[in-house]
Amino acid sequence: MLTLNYRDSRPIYGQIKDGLRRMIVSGALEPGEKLPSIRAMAVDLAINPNTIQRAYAELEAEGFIYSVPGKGSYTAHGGGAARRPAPDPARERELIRRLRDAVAELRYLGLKDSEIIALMDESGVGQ
Amino acid sequence: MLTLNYRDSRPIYGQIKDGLRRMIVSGALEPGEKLPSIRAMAVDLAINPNTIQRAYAELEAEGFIYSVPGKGSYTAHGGGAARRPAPDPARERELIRRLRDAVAELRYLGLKDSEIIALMDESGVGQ
DNA sequence: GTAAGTGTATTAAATCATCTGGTACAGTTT
DNA sequence: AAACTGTACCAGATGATTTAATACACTTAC
Repeated sequence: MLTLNYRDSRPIYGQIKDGLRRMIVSGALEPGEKLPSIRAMAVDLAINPNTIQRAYAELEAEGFIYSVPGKGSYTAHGGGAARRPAPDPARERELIRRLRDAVAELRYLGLKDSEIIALMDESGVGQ
Repeated sequence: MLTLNYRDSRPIYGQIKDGLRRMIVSGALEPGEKLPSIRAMAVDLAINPNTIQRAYAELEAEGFIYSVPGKGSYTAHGGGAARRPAPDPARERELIRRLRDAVAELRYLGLKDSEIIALMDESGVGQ
């Protein structure tokens, strides 16, 4: 499900958070889908369960997943079709900042706006 | 010139790197412009000069600035008008990954592609 | 030439985030 | 009852980060 990169300077729990979040927002994981249990993923990744627990806890605090004691953890229902106010306005601002930072540096490398827009996904966007 | 956020979990030298890189790629600092000396910026930010030195050294290794012993540090000449091969292909791949991650999560929040494109800078892009 | 300022390098110590290991409790499922 | 689940806590080890204190060679200004 996920792979860890120990050369990466980012903490393990951060890599897990980013990996799961990407699968959730990209649709690779459907809303309400059951996630591997904390202990199961810990065995799968060969790391301590506490590290998975931290990743899950923060993802839940950020609204991407929810957990039911005794049952398991699941991807959140929400986001997708209709425009709705972001659960966390600070998160949306952060995303816009990252978007603009990436665009600015790609421009610095000489890419034209049309090329950047074409990079937004594999198939092209706004068409 | 820069401000530090001690609540931020990111290391100080990373905040300095990101801040300077943003000013360089956005054009806030012109190519060849002189940067504050390591010691001067250390005094300005009230931190140890070694921390500034680390940020400058890594920015130089990544091609955003260059330093002349005895003289000072300057923003690099390069990037801008013409399309050219990225000095670091891995860096360009990383930027594309960040762009797509931000776009995917903004879509998850319900933003339409046209809205995302309009967010790419303050005035709108591709028009 | 002297002084001040510059980048660069090195070493030691302190601090903090991160990760691990172990244990425990209450809930759910079979 | 047994196995699984999320949750919580604590102690210890490890590594990145930051500070502190020097030192050297070079450039610029006086």
